[in-house]
Amino acid sequence: MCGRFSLSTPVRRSNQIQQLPGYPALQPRVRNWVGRDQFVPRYNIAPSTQAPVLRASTSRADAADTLSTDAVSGSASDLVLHTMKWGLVPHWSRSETTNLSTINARAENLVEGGGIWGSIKGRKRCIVVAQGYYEWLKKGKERLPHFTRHKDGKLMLFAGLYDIAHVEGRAEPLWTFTVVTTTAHKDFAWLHDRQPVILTTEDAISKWLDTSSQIWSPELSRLLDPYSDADSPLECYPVPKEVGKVGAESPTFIEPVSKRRDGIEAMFTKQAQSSSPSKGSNSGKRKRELSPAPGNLSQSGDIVVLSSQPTSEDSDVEIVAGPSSSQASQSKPKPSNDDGPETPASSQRSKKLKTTPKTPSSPRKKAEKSDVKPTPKITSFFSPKT
DNA sequence: CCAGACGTTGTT
DNA sequence: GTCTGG
DNA sequence: CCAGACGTTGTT
DNA sequence: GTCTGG
Repeated sequence: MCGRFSLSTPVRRSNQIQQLPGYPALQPRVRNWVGRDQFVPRYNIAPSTQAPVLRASTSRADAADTLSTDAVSGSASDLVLHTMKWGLVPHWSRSETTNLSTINARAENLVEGGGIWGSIKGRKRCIVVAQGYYEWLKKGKERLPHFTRHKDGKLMLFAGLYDIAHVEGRAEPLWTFTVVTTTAHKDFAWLHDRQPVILTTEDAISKWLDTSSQIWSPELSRLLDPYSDADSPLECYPVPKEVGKVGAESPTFIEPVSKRRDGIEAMFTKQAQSSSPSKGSNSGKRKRELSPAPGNLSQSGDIVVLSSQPTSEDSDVEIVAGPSSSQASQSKPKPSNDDGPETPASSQRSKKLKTTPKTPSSPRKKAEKSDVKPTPKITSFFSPKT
């Protein structure tokens, strides 16, 4: 994941986070918003800036909205929505500026063990709340920003780690976080070889946030496989280049860029009739030619959807041309989620990964029989902004 | 034992 | 904090 | 349409 | 001059 994501929906105590339709178990637990500066929509969240993070509540201090106490033992009973700085500074560091690049943490290195993550991964896990994330498609010398989000518009939840450091020159403890990345799903490899770890099920979220054991487990490793949730497809489309400018802000950053031709026309229109109130075709859905191959998907205007069903051997990519098709596809019957898709992860893992004998991707379906009901997908959780 | 590393992406 | 290299 | 680029190397 | 990006 490139270091950029968006949170265009203000997250507030009285808003989405605390009201989790479809996720009743979590709802009463989110009780605090620590920090006050995140109530403004931000479409261009860059490293070193503050961002919203969900973590397990760990101490009495949380109840007092104070940041002064170390989180020591997480219990899964309470969650806190927190503001932290993007770019993890380990608790044993005394300098806020490290040489290390810690905006991301590779899943492979978490699983492997040691290193900088070793002292953190068992104790300080969190979830980063976003509308979606940006990735720059390399096309020759160019870099075209693309935005990836849940197709249904719900907020996206990244697996993350955080830590609290007492650094020089700062009276208050420094809270920072990182976003875990993993191998990109096959259908998104045309864009980039990595993707953030995206959590969608109640089960995954609870497990990831539960740091009560203070210990890493193979179960956690399994949460880090490339994203593939039949019930929460992703979509991806080009967005304006201006998002690449740190500090720039515009709602258009998360909106698809039209085909160049259209964009130019719109520009002409704008130039020619700058005084005219006629607005460009914001909602006007135009037909466009469908790009046949993923190689062409980067063409402006195309929207790629990560579809669910890895049914057959070849393509499980669903290419959607434009919003109208996209909606058509949305209404198609949902596939059953019972068949756990093979995780393509195992073979794609980095060579460094000296995996412990891996369970051959046991389907999750019956993994937790003790659960009363099948793990609900929290698809309605975080509805799109209205 | 102790000093030193520990990380990721390739984005303005 | 925890592991590695010397 | 029009403003702006128009190039290569990069590895102690 | 001519191509590219917006």
